[in-house]
Amino acid sequence: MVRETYTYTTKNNGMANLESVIPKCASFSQIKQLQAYIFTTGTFKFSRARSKLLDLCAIAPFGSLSFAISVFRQIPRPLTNDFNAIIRGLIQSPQPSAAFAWYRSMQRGSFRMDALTCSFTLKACARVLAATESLQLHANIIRFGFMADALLGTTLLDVYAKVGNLSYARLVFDEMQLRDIASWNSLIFGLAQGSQASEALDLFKRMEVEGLKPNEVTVIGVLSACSHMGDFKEGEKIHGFIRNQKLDTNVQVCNALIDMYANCGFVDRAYGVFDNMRCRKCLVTWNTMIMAFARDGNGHKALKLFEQMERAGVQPDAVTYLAVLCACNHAGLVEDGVRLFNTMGKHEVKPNVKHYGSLVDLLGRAGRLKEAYKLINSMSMVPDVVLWQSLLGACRIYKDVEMAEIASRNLVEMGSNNCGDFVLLSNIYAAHERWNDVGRVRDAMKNRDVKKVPGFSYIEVDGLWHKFFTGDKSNARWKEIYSKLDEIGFRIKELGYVAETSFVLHDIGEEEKENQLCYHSEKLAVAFGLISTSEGTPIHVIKNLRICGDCHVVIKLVSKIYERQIIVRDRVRFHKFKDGFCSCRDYW
DNA sequence: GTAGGGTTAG
Repeated sequence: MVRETYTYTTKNNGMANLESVIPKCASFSQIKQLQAYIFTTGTFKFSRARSKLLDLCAIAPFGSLSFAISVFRQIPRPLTNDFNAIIRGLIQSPQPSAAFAWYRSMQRGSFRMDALTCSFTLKACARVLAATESLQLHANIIRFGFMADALLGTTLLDVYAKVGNLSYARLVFDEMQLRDIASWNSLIFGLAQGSQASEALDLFKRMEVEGLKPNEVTVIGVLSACSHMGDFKEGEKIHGFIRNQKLDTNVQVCNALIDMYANCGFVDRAYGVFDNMRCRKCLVTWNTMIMAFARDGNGHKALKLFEQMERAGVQPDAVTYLAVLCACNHAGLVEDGVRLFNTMGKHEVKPNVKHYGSLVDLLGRAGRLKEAYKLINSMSMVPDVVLWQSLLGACRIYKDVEMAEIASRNLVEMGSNNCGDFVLLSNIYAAHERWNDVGRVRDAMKNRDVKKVPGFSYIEVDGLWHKFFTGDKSNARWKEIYSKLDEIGFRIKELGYVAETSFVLHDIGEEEKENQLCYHSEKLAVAFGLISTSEGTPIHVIKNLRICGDCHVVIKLVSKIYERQIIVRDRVRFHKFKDGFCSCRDYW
């Protein structure tokens, strides 16, 4: 065993030497040796060396927060920096909210707080999404007179955005006396991640007006906004800007570009970026591209890329495996999925609940329900809601009442109040004509006040975004849209279409159910696309939930009758409709 | 009590 020791000089420049040696500590044992030295020589009372060592001790890579805290306890009169070191350490710890107690104890003991104290405590708020605490800190920061600090202001607005308080993030941004590029970037990211993607783009445009030069962080943020919105036109413009500014030598920028093109439904363009990168690909690059193929339903390309990645010597991680399992799911590659799942251990990747969920889904869809159930029981962690929902969905396809009841019981026990779960179970009973049970489920739905996330779809035409809810009449051309839908209904019935009313979730009559189906948001968006874009051009629609089964059938027929390619991005994947077929081959 | 702290892809 190698003993790591330092020799310390105790001449008159001993303090300076001590401080220069602190950052060179390369292990916990060296930290401890220094700590012992500081204690025994009485240097402990010199706060600077002490708090530097505390700093080092409280954070990764080889620190020990508990040791740092025990050292802190021995300081007779700790100073601001000693507290700061501990609070900073707590941010990365498994218990970031403990930072609040430390902060309060500083307040109670009338210790002086500085901007760093606030900055670190704010970071802890972001980690645990503490909305109330961030408001309290904001008030303190104003009281202390720290608002002029641009760095602290950026931290504050960033934390507000991360805890979901976008209006306050904006407020802080607007009131900052000094904003620099990081402040703008922070708000752009906040808006992009917080479902205000178009506001993020507006902010980006305002930056140009105000003569600020966006950097690589900025473009990553706006690309992420385009990706969320599926805004291909803006995304392409930003790509042009990136090329002009030569920002495409940054790997993260390239990754964001790949993600943007893929999320807008242009997987070939995504691959174009991937293939022509002038910088070194990293793990995220591979993962993003594999996921892009997976969501596009191109399982074989995804798996080929995975092999290529291994040959390139890049070690897969948990996300890589999620992407390849997802690829197997969307392409129905059951055996490949099982095989890949079993090789995870070889690469030292521990399967998490999402990997199990993916495999359960894969087995379930293939009708291997018993295996799927066995897999769930073999898990060392607690199965999540998604997992049981996958199993329930598979039970619906294979009309397995017994298994469906098991899955539903687990969902109820987990407190799931999802409308779709109840409907699935009721569908399975209905398929077996067990009408009493159907009624029982319906009553349970009424009693439990089940939640339903409203579905919406949107589409861009001539630079304007149009959003549709079910039965929406807010669009200026709603009358034309509805008459187009009538026409569609008439023409598809000629082709033998019959409405699949089991997709309707409400307890209403058959005819009314059919009407509700007719006006699902994705159908409204497609009809609007048909009447407002020129013949033969593709129609891109984005939906917040999974596409409904009836809409899937109808859009297939529409693609044939109207000779249009229709691309629908739903929550899970892309559906590319052409000539009456969908790229998912009805397996999704 | 030199400073340290803010924005970044899947």
